[in-house]
Amino acid sequence: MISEYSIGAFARESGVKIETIRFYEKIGVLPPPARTEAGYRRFTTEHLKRLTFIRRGRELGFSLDELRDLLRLVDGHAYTCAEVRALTLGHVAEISAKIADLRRLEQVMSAIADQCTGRRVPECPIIDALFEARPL
Amino acid sequence: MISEYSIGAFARESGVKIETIRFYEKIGVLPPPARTEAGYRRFTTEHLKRLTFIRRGRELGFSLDELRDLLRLVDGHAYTCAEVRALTLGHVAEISAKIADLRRLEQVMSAIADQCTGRRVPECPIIDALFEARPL
DNA sequence: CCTGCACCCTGTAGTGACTACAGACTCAAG
DNA sequence: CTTGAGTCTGTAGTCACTACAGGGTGCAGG
Repeated sequence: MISEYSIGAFARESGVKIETIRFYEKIGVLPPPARTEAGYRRFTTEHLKRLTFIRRGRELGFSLDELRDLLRLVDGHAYTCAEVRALTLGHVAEISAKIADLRRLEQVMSAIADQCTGRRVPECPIIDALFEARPL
Repeated sequence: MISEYSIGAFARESGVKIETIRFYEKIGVLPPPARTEAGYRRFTTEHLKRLTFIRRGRELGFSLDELRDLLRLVDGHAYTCAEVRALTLGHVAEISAKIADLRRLEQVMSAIADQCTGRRVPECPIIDALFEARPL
């Protein structure tokens, strides 16, 4: 049970790159760790817990700003589950909207590509479609 | 039938913002237009055609780099439809992958939010989920 | 002729979430 | 004592814009 990590060990342990860890510290989502005499960072298991929170949150599509908000709530023990739930559901809505957009896009692109004959210029329907002014 | 536009008129006609038009010129996807004595840009219908191409391409999710490639092909009349089709199908694949990712995300988020009771700390399943180290 | 206003110009900096250096320092092993 | 791996700071790059700041221009009304 190691309880202190150099930044390299911390990176290996957490699966987050060294530069990203320093970046998180710089923007204030990860608290600055203690330093050795030479100025090397010393991370603790507390930092690991917090970084895990951030990494998971990022994987789930939360922005660093949103994670900062969540962490502020957690740090202050001042959140209600309902509060967090609202933030999360707002997210789900965004994700659903993005999916809908991409589905539309996928259909248009596929439809255009399907018209392709493989012949030479100027019968390429993709190029033609791009030159058309009408909206999607 | 107007054939020359100031940047403002061009923006209105194309639906692309003035700053974006200047940006497109700067990065070389839109050729630099002629200038008046005072240095004002004078766009032509050729520019409009090209900007339409770019706008449509962006709407379809092509990056500006990809559009630069497509335009190079179009400018040189050197493309085959198959070439363009390959680029397009590569795109469709990317879009499909993104959709799959988001769908997985949507499910995980919804599942987590559904466990919510609305009670206070420390029973919030969302916060708990974020502190868990296991992958999605 | 003057004033005001809309329009235009360039250049720079900001966004989000990192990533990639450059140049210097430290530490441990051989 | 040297070598190599690890670490430090700070800056700049990515993508596709967007938003200024600080100036110049063009035209109409008074």
